[in-house]
Amino acid sequence: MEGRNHTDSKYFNRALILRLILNQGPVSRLILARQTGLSPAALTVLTGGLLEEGLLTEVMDEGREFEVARVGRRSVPLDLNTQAGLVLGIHITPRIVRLGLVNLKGEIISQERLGPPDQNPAKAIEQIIGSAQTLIAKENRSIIGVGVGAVGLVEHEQGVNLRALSLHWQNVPIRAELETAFNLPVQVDNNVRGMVLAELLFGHGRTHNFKNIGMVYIGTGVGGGIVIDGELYWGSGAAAGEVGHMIIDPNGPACYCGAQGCVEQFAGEAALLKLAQTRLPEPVPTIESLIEVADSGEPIAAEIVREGGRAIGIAIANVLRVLNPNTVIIAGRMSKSNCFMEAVQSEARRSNISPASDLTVLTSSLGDNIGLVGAAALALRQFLFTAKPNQLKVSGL
Amino acid sequence: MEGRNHTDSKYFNRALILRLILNQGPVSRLILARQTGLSPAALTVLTGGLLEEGLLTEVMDEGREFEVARVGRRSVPLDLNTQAGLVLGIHITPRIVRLGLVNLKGEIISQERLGPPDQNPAKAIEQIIGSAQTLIAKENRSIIGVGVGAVGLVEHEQGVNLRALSLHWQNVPIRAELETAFNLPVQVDNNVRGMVLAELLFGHGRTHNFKNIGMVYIGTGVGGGIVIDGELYWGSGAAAGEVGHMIIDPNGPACYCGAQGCVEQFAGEAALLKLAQTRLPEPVPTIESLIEVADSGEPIAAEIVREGGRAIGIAIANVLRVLNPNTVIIAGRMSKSNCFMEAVQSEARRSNISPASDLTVLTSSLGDNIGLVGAAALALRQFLFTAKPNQLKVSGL
DNA sequence: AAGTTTAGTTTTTGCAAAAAAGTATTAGCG
DNA sequence: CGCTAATACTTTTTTGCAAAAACTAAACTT
Repeated sequence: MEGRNHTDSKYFNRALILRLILNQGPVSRLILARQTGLSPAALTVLTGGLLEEGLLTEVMDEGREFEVARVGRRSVPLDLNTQAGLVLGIHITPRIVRLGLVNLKGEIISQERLGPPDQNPAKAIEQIIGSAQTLIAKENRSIIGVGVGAVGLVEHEQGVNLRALSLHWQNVPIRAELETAFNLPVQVDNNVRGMVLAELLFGHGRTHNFKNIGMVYIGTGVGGGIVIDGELYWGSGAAAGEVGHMIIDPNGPACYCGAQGCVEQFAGEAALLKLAQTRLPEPVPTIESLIEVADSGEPIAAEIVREGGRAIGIAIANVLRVLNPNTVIIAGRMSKSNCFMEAVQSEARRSNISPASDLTVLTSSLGDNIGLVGAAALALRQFLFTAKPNQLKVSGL
Repeated sequence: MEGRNHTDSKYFNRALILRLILNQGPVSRLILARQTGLSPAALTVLTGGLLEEGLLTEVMDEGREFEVARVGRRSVPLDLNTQAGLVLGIHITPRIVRLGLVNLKGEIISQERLGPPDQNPAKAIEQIIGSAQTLIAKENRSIIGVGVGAVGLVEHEQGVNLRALSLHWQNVPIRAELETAFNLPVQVDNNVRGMVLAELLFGHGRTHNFKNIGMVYIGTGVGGGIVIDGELYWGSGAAAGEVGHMIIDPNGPACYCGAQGCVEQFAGEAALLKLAQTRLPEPVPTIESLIEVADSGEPIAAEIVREGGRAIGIAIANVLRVLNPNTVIIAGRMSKSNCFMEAVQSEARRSNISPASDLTVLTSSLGDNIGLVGAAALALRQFLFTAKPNQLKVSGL
């Protein structure tokens, strides 16, 4: 069942237009027509539908600095309608759960933090649902969907967290439970996959129009996510993008995944803190303090951080060999360390197998919010780019 | 310029039908309609066009064993028309150049072997063109396109061999030269990319309907190619799939690419022969003899081959982490060694990051012909799956 | 005020797939 | 032997969407 017909084209063009509007802020129909190669008439029809659905608004700005044309009828810039409805984003990590309401442009409207999730998954989800409901009630706006980014191995089609060792979770049907609770469409995926989607739609991908992005997130462990040709990549299983378990030294330390010498064993926060405990005379209690000491020039701490950076650099070099993205984005607290990022950069560029100039290594543009915006992005993607028209009128609660 | 219209849908459906027919041998219109989700009427129209173009034939077989229905009007199975025209495939490696004429089903009709290509690229290409013209003249059939698979870094859109260290070539505009010589559409790409395409269309991909395939070719060096979602993957540069330069040991031997510990330094034929020379009491002159000695149980040779296999296994494990294909295919002479393949398999499956059952490691189904069929496949892909209708009537020479 | 430029809409046309209705060919059955 | 049912198409009509062309709207120029 994969033949294409008119309707498929229409949905495709609809998604294309929404994405162009998202990327470029307010744009006129004629500009969109030129960019898509569609006729102006087609744009009248397509944007007409989107306006009726409530996804777009006509911006009648008085300033109009963005306009180029100096004569002729004034263009009517179109923009995503931030009044349209909000998405609930839920980011689940071992240390914190964050909930937030996010608009169509990926802007956080309100948010809430919870402590570590309960080891009993049913209980944890119940607590999350409770907090989400108060958050929604407080804001009192229409909610159109829910996105969840969770650590661990997540099967995104069913929305099941197959295994999250750090949470002691296994086969948790997150999507099913939340769909029952909220009666809204729910998207569940790995948290880093959400993050790379957020960077694609609302971060570096938006500002630089990157289409192939690799993402590495350094938390307690190391996770990854991949965007190929402007779309999330899942591969054949749930493990695509698991950069943290790339083997970079066959004689390295054993990893809980069964292999030896995984990146995570060299560059995860847990590994770095352990090194700091054994090598430094005065122990540093947190990652933030390790970074501070290292970046201030203390040689032993700096070397620890650099070792981690080099491990990530090798992982990136290997991703380059396989996928050849033009952009790699690093997120997590380690990405704030100059020392670390310099080591990443220089190691990633050591080989000339492809010109080093082809690679851009960046830190996340969304900062601490990337997990939350990423979770929301999973839902927004469904809405803006794959859903059939007219689903927006569904209202939550 | 990326909006879609009717014509795009039509071309897409056309390519889809061709691919289904290629995969399943003779098939009736109704079966195709069910598989694509298109209406029977649409299939009458689309296959009508393909019949008129000469790409398909109606098979009126008397045997008809394949038929399921027992009553009703008999189906009219459609198949690719092997009489339609041939493609010229050219496989260029440091040791040998192979030319062949290949039909729409990927079957070699006639072929020719040449010695190592001249180090002067212009001269080498001139010789290749000469041999090709005699081959074509001998067969005396219509030629519809040319496909070239060449070692090294190849930019496929322009058809330029950017760098082939083993040939001492740099920036060789293969496509331009051949298009002038033959006045036919020419496709040029890395040879291993051609191979994985051949496996997709005519090998394991065809028989098992695999859509995500990683390929590793072990020659003097180690090359790779990737198919994602039923299509070749190129990434942002020309280096996607360069598994041979994946770093698996940061303290390993230096590689000419600038990095240390590349797979190629552990598993390429050159590396293995060098090891054999230093470690074995009696030197083995060729890879074939090394394999024979190793597989016959000689412990030192077996360990050498196994070390190479483990390096490839780690590379595959790392590709699994990044791309999660369900299939990895190994080609080249080393793939004939049990010893080697066992080491590959066990090393690739050591981690439980994704279930080992999800991974299939196979040896190439096209054997020694994979390079030649791969080169031809590059041209056939263009013809069958991306070209606009009616180009087939172009006739060569 | 007339002309020009740019933006967007309306109307008509063209194209491709879906739907519906019809034709062709076969087996089974009385 | 003719009837019915089943299967595999083909033909005709309808529907849906984008392209083309013609038109309206709103600005500036002279």
